[in-house]
Amino acid sequence: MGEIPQDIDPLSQDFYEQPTLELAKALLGCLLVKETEQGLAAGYIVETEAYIGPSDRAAHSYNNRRTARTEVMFQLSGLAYTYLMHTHCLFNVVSGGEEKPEAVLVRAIEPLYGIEVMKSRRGLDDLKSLTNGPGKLTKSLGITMEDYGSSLTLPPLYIANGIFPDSISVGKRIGIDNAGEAKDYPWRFWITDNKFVSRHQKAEFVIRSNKNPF
DNA sequence: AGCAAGATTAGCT
DNA sequence: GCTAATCTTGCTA
Repeated sequence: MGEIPQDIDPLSQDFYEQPTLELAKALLGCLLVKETEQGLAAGYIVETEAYIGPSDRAAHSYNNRRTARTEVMFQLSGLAYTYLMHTHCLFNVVSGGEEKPEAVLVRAIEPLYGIEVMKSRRGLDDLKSLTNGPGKLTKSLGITMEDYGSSLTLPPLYIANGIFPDSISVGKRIGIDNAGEAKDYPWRFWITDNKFVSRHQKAEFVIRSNKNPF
């Protein structure tokens, strides 16, 4: 198992200033890291979804709905938006800039560091099902509502450079059937063929890496 | 104060 | 594939 490097550099603020759909793709392959007393746990982001209020019916910030829960979506890009779904905590990256309530949901990661801690938090030994869903990865990494509003440019919760995906698949977002016309927007992104993706779905289209050898 | 809905998950058929 | 679990949020009264 890979040793944890001494320092993993958080990406800086300007990374989060790109348009939300670009950020959702740029996050793929990046390392999501959480440091706690139990140690460092991290994994590559392999699946994301964009939520672009106020016009996106699937977004919590639809119609500029501004409540205690959505408040952070109206703040600076690069903050953490965590919220509870049934019994689970889900993690988003705030984007769009101030007064533009947009965010990217992280739906799955590929475990890299701190795998024993993750297994222990999940009470599970199977690597494949450890972090292949938005509620699973937060539990594995120890992301909770205490992380609401914290900046991702600093520990304990941050994002760093990782790998560059060869291919990105694009499809409809998951679990938003009541969102009217927004349910069909192609705003879900995943690393093609990655086995830690939360659900299999036919891609509407595929984006190949610009590092094409030919 | 009451209530319906929810960006999910685990377990069972 | 289907359903229960479980509880907070936000809306209505």
